[in-house]
Amino acid sequence: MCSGDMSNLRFNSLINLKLTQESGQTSQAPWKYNSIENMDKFDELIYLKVPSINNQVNDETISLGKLPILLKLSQDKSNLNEFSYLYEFPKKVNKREFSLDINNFSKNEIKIIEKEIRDEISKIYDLNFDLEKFYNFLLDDEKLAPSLDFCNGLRLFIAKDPFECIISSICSANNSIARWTKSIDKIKSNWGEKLEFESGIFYSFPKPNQFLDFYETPIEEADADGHSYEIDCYTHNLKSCGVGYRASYMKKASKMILDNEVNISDIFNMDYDEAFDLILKIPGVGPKVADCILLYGFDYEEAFPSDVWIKRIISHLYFDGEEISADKTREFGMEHFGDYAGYAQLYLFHYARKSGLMDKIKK
DNA sequence: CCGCAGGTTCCGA
DNA sequence: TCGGAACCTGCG
Repeated sequence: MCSGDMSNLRFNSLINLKLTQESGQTSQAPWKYNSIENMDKFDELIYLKVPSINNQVNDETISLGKLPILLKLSQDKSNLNEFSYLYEFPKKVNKREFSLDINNFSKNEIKIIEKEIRDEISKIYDLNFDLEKFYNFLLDDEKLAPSLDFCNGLRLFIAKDPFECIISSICSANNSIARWTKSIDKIKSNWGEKLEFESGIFYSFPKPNQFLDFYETPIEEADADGHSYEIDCYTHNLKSCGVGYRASYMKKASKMILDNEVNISDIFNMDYDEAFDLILKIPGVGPKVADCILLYGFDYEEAFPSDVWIKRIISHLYFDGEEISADKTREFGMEHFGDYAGYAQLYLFHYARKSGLMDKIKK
């Protein structure tokens, strides 16, 4: 369709895009990845607020409120100090023709849209975080320092949407990355808005009110349908997405959010402890998932998500191998790393994975 | 076929 | 307040 002028759309900051995308951060399922020659490319959908849009196909004006936009990021592997990006408008939304190009917008509107895209990328990749300063902190800690050999340019990968992050994080609990990713993909393709771009088809993440209507099991779905087919034909239910017993948690979480028992915009204004206590009330959310949500969904960088691996790593590095509880690990991390806890957790985890430390401390 | 990984919940000391 | 079993699914 159309996209921006490549020469202007560029960031100059230290980041390793591929590393950041693929470091297993549980904020959202990974973006689409294509490697072209020496370039790493990532495609992903974001939503932006825009003014009303003139749909040229049916000659009507649509007020979407938010416009889905496909982002296409690329980075030359040999230069981690910059990356470029393009954006693309959809040609179909839920099978409706949707013709938009850059000429639909005034110069000023384009300026607004491109500014929003920039802000969004900056937020998602935490580009305002001062990595150099963090590296000074890191090098002062002899246990932490070796991680830099494996993590140069690694940044936090902040969720596009806090609700998606909450549901994804619930799904990630007691789960493997592979299964968790598949489940989220199925949820999106089952119920998300279908968006067709020149570069491919994407699905949005469903909204909280949609979750309330989802069937939990194939049986439930078949019952509602009068059992017209074999039971395994019923796939539009959460269990069939492979989420297991987390299905009811997801629905309850959505309900709490809709009922304002958990108010997403309030959380942004809370202090960490208050936000932590509130999020813990959501079923399926324990301390580890709560910290993931706060770190990746709400950018509370003082959170120190403590799973079994971080527990083992901290025990090994800082407690002479003596086994400490997940709770103790979390306390230690927050105490020891302060506002850098989230980054320290990220760097330690990736370092252990890449250095072979994980295999060594596996019980 | 079975064993295992993974965080939260729930149950019973 | 704590330890430990149960939970669901995919992978080896």
